[in-house]
Amino acid sequence: MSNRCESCMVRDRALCAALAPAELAALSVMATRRTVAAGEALFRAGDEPLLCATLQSGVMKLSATTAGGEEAIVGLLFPGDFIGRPFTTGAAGQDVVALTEVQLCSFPRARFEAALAEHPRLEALLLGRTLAELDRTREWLLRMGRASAGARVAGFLEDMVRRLGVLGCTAGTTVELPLSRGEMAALLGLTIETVSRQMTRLQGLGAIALRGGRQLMITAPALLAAEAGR
Amino acid sequence: MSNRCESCMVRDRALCAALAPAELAALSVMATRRTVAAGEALFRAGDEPLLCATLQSGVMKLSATTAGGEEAIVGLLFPGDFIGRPFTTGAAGQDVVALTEVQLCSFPRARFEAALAEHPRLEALLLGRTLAELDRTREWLLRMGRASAGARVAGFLEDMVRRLGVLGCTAGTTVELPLSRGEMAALLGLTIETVSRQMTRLQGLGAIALRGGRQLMITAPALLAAEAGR
DNA sequence: GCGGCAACTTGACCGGAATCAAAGCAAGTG
DNA sequence: CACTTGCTTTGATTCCGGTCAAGTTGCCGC
Repeated sequence: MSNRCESCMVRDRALCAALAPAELAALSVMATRRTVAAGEALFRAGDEPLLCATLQSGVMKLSATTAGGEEAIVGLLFPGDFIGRPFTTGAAGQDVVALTEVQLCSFPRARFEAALAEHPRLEALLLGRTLAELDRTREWLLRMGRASAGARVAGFLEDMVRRLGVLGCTAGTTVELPLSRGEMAALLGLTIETVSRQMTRLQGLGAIALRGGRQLMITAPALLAAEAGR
Repeated sequence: MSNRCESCMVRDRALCAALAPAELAALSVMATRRTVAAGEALFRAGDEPLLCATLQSGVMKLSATTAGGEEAIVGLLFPGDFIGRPFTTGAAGQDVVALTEVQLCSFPRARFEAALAEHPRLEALLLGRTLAELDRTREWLLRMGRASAGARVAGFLEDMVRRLGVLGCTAGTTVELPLSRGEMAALLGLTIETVSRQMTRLQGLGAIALRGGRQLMITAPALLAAEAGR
């Protein structure tokens, strides 16, 4: 079992990264690998999420439905991120949906909670991670509150490249966007049309190059950063 | 020491609410009561916060400074809320500032971390609380992304009355707003002028009554809820 | 190759919130 | 009391992004 973890592709980034071999073994025995196809939901808002997981590959979205009925995306999950709400009962507030095909390393919630109780170090790590996520969400809140449409889109693209690209946001980096224009709009609090216009504007400025809607290349990182307002 | 906790005004709401007497005693010995005057900061962005605390009375804000130089408020803290970032080193991203005079029950961070390690139950409670806070922040993100100025202001007033008023948001409830118009604007991602206009509009509709800028009375909760878009 | 459908792009127009500018108003000071 | 100071309200104007309405592109099965 343990060697399964050692070959894990998010071995260095995930919650389990800092665990001692013994702790890793304890987790490993209750882990199940699982694949979710693009577009499929892992949880739905209103369900009680009965498992916890680490995202191993792919990208997921956290999406809620507004009073008006449109989708709003309140967060994205990348490889290494933790999914689930230990010690929290009741219905989830958002859907957790795969944007690409994803692979998960999942644990029954009750057993994961028991493991947390038994390994305070694991719990401390998860707490630290959750606090970091809270900070990131608040930073996002900052951007959503005040930034212009152009800054939102540019900032989103920067984030995306930083998290998906191997080298970070440098000239020449190319990534495949895991979100449609509609999903970008739902994430950024804009309309599809505005997102599209801003993308073509950034392309016109020479900051990015697009091929076929989802293939994105960064041509001028500094320009993109300036557009993002930083 | 223990009896000091038992007379605590947030005994039923704070993190320590669910602790056993022994655990409570362990925390109690390292606790310091502290008062912060309105307008004073507990932490500043860039400092490393070296203490953890429970807010006992008053209201605080979490505020960051945008690239443009204006203040942006990313969260509010009410009695019973936890302050601090155990297991997270490095500079804080936001200022933590008292809006009213506040009373805190504070712990040196290192000792609080030790207590968490020793009492997994306490740690589990804090984790649950942090996850809940994350959910609340995401909900706020939802509102900030899409809602109109009127809906933001109405929703804010509802939240405020619900958390400050004794009975929740019912007709006749009166509260003193702990934020200036400028702070409301910084929280809601609007300008002072727009906040002011929306307040007078809500008053014109008969949803609220204002006296002297900060005294707020709810006259029609249902109308206010409708304006908030829910 | 060709249709057909969904996603994306582009354009014209409109409305809500920002911006700019001036008053009100309350509290403190000499 | 006159005067300052800071906060709030109100008004006039501007502009960004939403809305409505066509196109255009790309991709699938056939």
